[in-house]
Amino acid sequence: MTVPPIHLYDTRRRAVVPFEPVVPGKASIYTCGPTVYGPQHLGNMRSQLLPDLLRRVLRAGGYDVTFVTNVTDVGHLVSDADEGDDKVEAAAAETGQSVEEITGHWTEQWAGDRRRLGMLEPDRVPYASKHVPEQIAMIQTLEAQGRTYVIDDGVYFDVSTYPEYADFAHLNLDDLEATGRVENVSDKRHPADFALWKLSPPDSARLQEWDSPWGRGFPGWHIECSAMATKYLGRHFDIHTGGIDHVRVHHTNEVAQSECALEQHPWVNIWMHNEFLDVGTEKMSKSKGHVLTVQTLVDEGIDPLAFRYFFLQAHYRQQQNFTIDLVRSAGTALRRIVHHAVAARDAVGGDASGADAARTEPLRAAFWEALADDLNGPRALAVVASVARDPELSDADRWSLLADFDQVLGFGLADATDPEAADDSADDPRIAGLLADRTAARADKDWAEADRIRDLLAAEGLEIVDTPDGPQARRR
RNA sequence: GGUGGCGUGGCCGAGUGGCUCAGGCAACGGCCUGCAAAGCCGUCCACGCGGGUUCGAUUCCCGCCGCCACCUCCA
Repeated sequence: MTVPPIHLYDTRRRAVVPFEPVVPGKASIYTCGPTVYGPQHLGNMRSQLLPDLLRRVLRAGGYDVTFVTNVTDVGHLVSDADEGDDKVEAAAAETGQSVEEITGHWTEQWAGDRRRLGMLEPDRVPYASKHVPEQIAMIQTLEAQGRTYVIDDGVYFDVSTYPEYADFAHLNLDDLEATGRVENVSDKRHPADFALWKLSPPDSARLQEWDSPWGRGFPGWHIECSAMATKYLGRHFDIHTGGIDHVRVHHTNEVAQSECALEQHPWVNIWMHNEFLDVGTEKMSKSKGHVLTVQTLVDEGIDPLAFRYFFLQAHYRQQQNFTIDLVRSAGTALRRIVHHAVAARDAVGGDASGADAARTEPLRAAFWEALADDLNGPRALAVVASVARDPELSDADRWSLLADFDQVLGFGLADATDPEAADDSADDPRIAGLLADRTAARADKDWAEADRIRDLLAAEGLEIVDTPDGPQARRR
């Protein structure tokens, strides 16, 4: 096995720890998925790229990986102060569409963008709205344990029944109370108490609501992840990931309710959180209006995989500066790597058996060591860059390494076409004619005419590359 | 107010108590070219400020300055 023992940073322990699977040979991962009331932006996608990278590294390391990520299509309130509208319902009211139209549309946007970024399909994508009974069952367990109380607007988890509540995120509950920044809008006993089940207002029906032992209503936001993760990954699983913003509230609450209901500690062995993308002075988030999506990149003429490369250029636990130009730079780097990879691949007909282990193995080791060390993408990419053009390597060496690395890079190198090669532009008779005219002009040393034709095509966005076999054209 | 983090060459961004101290993008020079473009080769060698520890600190400690995030729906 070329992948050394994998070490990952665990938010709970605040340390890089060895990955030790609950079940030998297997790895289970849960990631908080999208709330489908609006577009998933590039910041959201960073939170999806982390588990994609993680599962690829674990898989390369020989683990049988199960990856589950949910779709939140109900119950995510606008405010955690337990007031305000459900986000999905608010979107439905605003657009006049049905709940199904809203959630279906944005779920598809999310899934499509995942694919465009070269991510592997999840093994399971459970929907919150389809798991209400499981959520109710978990709440009932907590109720039987005496950890809940009911007030006018819902069923709440009483954090005082779980002394370890503050440990996960290293919170200071007294301080939380003292600052008064958590509004006490309801009759909650403690500001940190959170809703498990929300009761529908007596006088107004919701678009999505269910009967429950406590009355008609809908599940609180946090309980869904606990219920679905447990259902599909078991009462004790390996890794839970999400954006760093979830540490304080969402994941703290997930841990509290899960460890209590399941009587299992730890419920999850390793918690991994990606830092945010930094878009100028404000982070990118739906509520701030910076909605940059994969489609934004495509509209800019950028290959979505450039964003994948961009993601790997910074460590996931580091805030990453984001600008379109930086992604474009990443795209340039990616294009050069693909160019070399394809050249090597085609030179050996995809057969890397002629590789010289003495040359390749140190590089292979460097690549996998970087990733096994808490998914150090930048270091891995440095190896990729040198492999791509190291003149000491044969084509077989190069392809042997890059084909191997692509398990994690996900650039599709096995099927990629050379980005520097001609495209089908010259199939157009007019363009083919112009190229022929230019070749003739050059033969006559009529440089003015040759350049005129080149400028003409350039104005149409076509780039001419002169090769020993004649001119080639491609769109820029 | 509380908590966590960051400040590295034009831009991004790894990393390390000393060893030619990543990598990418850009720029510049060269090769190639009629000139270009694309590609290749090369150059560019930095660690916010002030103290301290040390034979030696960008890397450890203290202080300061600046920036960001979370604590509220947020990836």
